Amino acid sequence: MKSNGKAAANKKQKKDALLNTAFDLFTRQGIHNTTISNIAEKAGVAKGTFYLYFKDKYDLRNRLIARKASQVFLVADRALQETDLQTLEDKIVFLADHIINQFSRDPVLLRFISKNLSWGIFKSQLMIVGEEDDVSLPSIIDEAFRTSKVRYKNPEVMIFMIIELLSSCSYSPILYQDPLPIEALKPYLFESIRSIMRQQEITPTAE
Amino acid sequence: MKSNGKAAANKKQKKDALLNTAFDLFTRQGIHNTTISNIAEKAGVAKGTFYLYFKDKYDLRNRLIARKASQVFLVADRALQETDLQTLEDKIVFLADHIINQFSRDPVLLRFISKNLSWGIFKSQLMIVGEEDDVSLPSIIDEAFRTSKVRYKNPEVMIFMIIELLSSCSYSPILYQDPLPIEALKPYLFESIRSIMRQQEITPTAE
Amino acid sequence: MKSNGKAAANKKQKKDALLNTAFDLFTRQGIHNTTISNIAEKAGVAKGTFYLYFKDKYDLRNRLIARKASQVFLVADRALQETDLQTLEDKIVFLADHIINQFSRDPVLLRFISKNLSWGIFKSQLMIVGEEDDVSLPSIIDEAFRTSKVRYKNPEVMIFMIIELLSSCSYSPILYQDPLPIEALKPYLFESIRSIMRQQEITPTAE
Amino acid sequence: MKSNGKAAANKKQKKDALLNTAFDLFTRQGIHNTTISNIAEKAGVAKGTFYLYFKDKYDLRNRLIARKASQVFLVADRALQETDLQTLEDKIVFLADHIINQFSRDPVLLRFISKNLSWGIFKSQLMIVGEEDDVSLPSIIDEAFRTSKVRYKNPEVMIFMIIELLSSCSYSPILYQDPLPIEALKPYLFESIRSIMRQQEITPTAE
DNA sequence: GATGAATGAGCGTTCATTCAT
DNA sequence: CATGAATGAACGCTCATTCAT
Repeated sequence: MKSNGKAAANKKQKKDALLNTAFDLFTRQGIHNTTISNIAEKAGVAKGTFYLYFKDKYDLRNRLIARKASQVFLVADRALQETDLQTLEDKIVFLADHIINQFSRDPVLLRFISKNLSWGIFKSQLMIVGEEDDVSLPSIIDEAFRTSKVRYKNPEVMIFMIIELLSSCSYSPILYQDPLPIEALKPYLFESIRSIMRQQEITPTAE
Repeated sequence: MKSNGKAAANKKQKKDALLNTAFDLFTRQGIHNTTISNIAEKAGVAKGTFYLYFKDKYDLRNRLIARKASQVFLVADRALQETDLQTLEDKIVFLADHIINQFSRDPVLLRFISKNLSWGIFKSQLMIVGEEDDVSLPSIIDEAFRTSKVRYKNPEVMIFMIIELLSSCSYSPILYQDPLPIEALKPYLFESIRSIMRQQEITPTAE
Repeated sequence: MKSNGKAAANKKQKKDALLNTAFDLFTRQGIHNTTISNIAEKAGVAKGTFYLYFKDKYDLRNRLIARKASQVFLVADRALQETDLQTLEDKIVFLADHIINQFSRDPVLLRFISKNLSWGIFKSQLMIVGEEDDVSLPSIIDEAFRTSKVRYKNPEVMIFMIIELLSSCSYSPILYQDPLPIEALKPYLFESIRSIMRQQEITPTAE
Repeated sequence: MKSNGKAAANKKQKKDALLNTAFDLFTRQGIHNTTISNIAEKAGVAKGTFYLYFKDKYDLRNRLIARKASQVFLVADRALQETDLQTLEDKIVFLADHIINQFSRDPVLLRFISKNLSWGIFKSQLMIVGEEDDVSLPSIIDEAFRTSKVRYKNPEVMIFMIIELLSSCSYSPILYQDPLPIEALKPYLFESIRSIMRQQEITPTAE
């Protein structure tokens, strides 16, 4: 019943080819202008093969969003591990900066994620543990809050606001330098993030 | 070149019927599941007639976004005129609150505008003067900044950040009460808006 | 709102072209081997036009069965009017003979109707009054029983049995002369029909 | 050339699984809505395995019809052996009754056989000797006519007419009780069968 | 201006069949 | 013998767009 290694590797390869090709086409010409024929043809497989791996175009898109979004966070977190930042505020600003930089270098990725990543998808993504990744988003975030000296009233709301601010304010500055280039916006953005976090601090009662 | 009043009124009526019907269908079943036939039929005109007023479905959509978005701002501004708030900070928070309330009462409108209104469309919307409205968005905003005692470094950036924060943080709380209901989020949101504004204040140099 | 005569005639013509072409293809290569493309192409209209007149292939087929089956009965009845047969038994045998002869001359029609006409369809066909025909099946049958001197216990059951016997016993003899040619079968068949009718006679009680 | 018993049993088992599963699916969802994948999957074999046993879906169907139809006759005949009916007329009415009862208890079987069994298939079925059955249809029929005291003009035509009458008149009454329930139809049906037989009797010339 | 019948390219999807393993 | 991943031709159907009326 167990397929041999060769066949399994072949399958994974085909699936990856479809995912990568689809990402390329989705970002270059939009999801609605991309047909399954396009994807299959460019991926070098038959149209029918597409349906062996995905239910339809939107099934593929959802898997793509989850995969790409989690990669961005994991890369930023890996960089964070190399630093010796202490406070959660500094850590989060570092992550924000790193993510913005990733998007600046890869505007296509920004466009794809911004258009598709909603808080709903983000939350469901937070919950699942990646198929083969050793480190998962939930564990990263848990760890960060657990080791923080400062406590926060409502961590989830805090993260929600920061993510929304970050993603909505990055889009136009990175892609169009409008109303100003992202580098010029960063100081304001980071200051706003810090301000959001301070609102949520629990001031320890003096004894 | 000017048609007589009766014919012109007839035309306007047909166009409005198409716009209203399209909004209804777009919000109820999505743009991609709405066909031009659907719109024309429900609007009570022939399919060919659609093309006398709009280039295609997306032309219609863009006009709809502009119309709906500007209405929301104008309604909020009209309410603002009834108050005697003094500072720009208070005025903007009032507008934000009013707009959120409009969206809370009309989630369908929120859904439509959020999914479609980008900073790019907003700016091009800011520029044009409404077809028949006496008061336009640009004049409202100009007026507000002119009468403010406090000066701001970069008003456009400030507005950009506020609008992005507002629209991105309203969506999920209003529609899904997630991660918390909009009323519970409001204090944090308004505080963040004020914080963004204070960042941008130009402190007058003492002489 | 009312279309002019020319356009209406044009529509009827298109619909008829589709029906005739479909009958031709259905009988020559089977329904399941006939595609909508085939029909449209051979009828000289675009594929999309098909869907202006029929929901799908089976919608067309059902209309075709009703039309063809009722034509066979009406033709036979018209011939019956030319005779001066008196008893219902003689009339029904005459109709059976005439219908068999029609099928003998047009085996393709036999094949189509036999494969598709069920008692259910026959009954629903009996009920409806033809779109433009002055004489309808129900009225023919009603008339025949009303003018009969002999009464029958259950006319519907009688007709059911006769129709089933007739259609099932004609098929193979007409198409394949198997187990014997239809002409050789006729005596037995007609005798069986008469026998079925006599079973159902209501013997008037002697006074 | 003969494979060993174990392997042969295994093969037979797979083939039977395919036949049984196909019958189930054909009758439940129609032949045209049943795919080879469906059959193979539900039978617990791989898709490719199907082609080791059958040419295609229609090959399988034909074998199924023959198998099912002959079973019905053989079961009825076995019951007949338990009786001591003397005349062929009584015997044939008994068989007809028994077959109707089988169909009444298993309408799914009726539906399958009625839709698919033609005189052509019946005759070719009559000819072949069942793969493993000791008693075959031809021998049963031969035996019945040989032991009959009454002679018939054309036994094949007689059987043809009886079978056609029986199968065409059973369908709707059993499945839909329309135009009347099968039990109510039986007297008329059996009387018609007897009438058909009497037509065909060869009256011995008195000497 | 207004109509709506006609178009036909193009879509997503299915599935019988093959063949390397 | 048995498998099941891969194929790709072929299907039904949609719908934006045109244009004769």
